[in-house]
Amino acid sequence: MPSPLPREIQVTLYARFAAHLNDALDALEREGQLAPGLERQAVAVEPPRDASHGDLATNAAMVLAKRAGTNPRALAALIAPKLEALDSVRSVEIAGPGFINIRLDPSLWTEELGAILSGGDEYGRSDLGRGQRVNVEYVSANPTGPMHMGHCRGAVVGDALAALLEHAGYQVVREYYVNDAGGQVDFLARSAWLRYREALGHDIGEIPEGLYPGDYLKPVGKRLAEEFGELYADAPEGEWLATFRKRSVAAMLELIKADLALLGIHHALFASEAEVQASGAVDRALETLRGKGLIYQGVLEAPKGEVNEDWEPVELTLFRSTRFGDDQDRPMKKSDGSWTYFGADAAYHLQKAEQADQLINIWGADHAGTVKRIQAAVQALTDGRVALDVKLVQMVRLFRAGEPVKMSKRSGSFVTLADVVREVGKDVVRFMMLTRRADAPLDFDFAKVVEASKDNPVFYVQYAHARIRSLHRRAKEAGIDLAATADLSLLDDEELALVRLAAQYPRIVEGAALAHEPHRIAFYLSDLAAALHAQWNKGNDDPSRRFLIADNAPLTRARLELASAIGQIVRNGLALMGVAAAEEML
RNA sequence: GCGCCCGUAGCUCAGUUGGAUAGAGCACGAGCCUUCUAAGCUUGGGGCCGCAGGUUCGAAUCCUGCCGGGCGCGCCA
Repeated sequence: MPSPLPREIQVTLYARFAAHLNDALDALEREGQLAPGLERQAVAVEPPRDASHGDLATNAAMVLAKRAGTNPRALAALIAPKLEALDSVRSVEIAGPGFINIRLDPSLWTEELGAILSGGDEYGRSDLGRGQRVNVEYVSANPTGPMHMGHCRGAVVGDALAALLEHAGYQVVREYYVNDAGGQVDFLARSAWLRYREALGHDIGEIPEGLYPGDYLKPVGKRLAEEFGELYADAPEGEWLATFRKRSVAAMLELIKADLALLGIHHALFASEAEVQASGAVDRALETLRGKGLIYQGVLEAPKGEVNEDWEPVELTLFRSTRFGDDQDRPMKKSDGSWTYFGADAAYHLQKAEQADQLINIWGADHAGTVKRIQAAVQALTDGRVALDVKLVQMVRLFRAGEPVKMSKRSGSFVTLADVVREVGKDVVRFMMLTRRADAPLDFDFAKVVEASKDNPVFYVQYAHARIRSLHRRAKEAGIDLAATADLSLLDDEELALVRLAAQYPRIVEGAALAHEPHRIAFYLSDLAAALHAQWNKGNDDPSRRFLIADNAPLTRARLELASAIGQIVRNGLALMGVAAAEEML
């Protein structure tokens, strides 16, 4: 995927006022009213939580007062007049412990409405990341079968996060780590070998315990039969294992890529664990660590808690991860001299870190225990230059009309991702996966997610967009000329409150990108949809408040511009989530 | 035993990285359809933000210690 071209970034209203505030503080410094050089890092210009407090609020006086040697309200009294002098400011008041509340001229909000419309799909884009390179590694399911629902959430969270970061001005690489070096791949190869014999007409009986019984290996066996004929049908394992591993992993990756495509997910890079090992990268990582005095031969203590009869003290090649906050040093090499998973993973992360300023991994919550060691390795290998954030994604609990869906791994009867996408659609799956914080468990009920009601956030947001679209269709039918310039000054305070909410979108995107929390977009869109529905319903009680007033074209034009802007934000937010906006509800 | 995550309304969860009187949906009570799709909206009750300390102008948010739940815990992946 080509890196995004540099674009014109719109300066948000909040950023403009942050700049005004800075000017005001500079002026106070020049006038000798404020000690120069005070740290302004924590100064913020934000929308106040309570709309009755005004359009904007700043905590500047409270943050700076102490070090300025004064009290917050006194400092606020110095700052306020400077802000009040601005043309676009209608009034300024000092409130509570020292908040400075700013009321803006309504024209600023109508201008912002215009900015949303002219910004279009680009509204909300920022240069927060300043082109920093971020590697997002997600999915990385073992290549031993098709994707099931256990993989789904991390896939969507990772993909949405990648999109979010791109939108916030980062250069993003979407990467998949293929665990093709471990023992599970041998089991895959043996399973494929049986299917190969089956395809040749041999009787294979039941698939033995421990191998992969799924039907998805039958086509793989067939292809192997076509390629090799009887060549390996009765050959010892040593002759075919390596070849069959390669062939079957490749086939499984094709399956997985097809599943991911159903969700609209396309990784730019597929890194192979086997290749990492074969390339000598693990040796290099080990030597780098050794050079830093972080490698030694040693014996680990027996694990506490559950007693393991088989435990014997063994000397291993260990990495001093305890230096970086881990609770135990971790083996890079097994006692037989081969690499541990961790050893290869450390090298793999070094490889990623050489191409990035920041690493993000999306992992299942069951891997929580391994986060510290890999962060320790990244820190040690990059001398702290590259940060690694590991987002842990909790389970999805599947329900069908309130009843838990049972899954049995042994019989291979797991719920596949493809089945779910086929049943409820890509957009529903993607949206639902982002309706919780990643580290909180998520319930997914097949009945609820397609329900047409406000309990269902997907529907609720889509319905708001569909209503907006229907307005434009209706207006055309009513013969209202929407091409004419709208006079936005016709919008009243309640309508501008909608703009105010919409104008927060860029801040939401930046906040979500910084926190690596794509679910914030989903919650924001629900709020925005609620505001739209509420405004819409005012027209039920009072027809003069409807968006569409057949005999008042100028007012209708203004209100439809407003609706368009809300629709634009909904579309932009949904796009970040990888969800298409509905034109109408069917 | 140790580590990580979590604890907010009866239930399911948000909470803008430390801000003002803690929010939403469900459920419960009371209302709004000859409609711009009521597939929606308005309104009421409901809170020791697990407990106890600490940090400061200010804590659901940060720190410490408890209590409770989940996940994990030598060479597996």
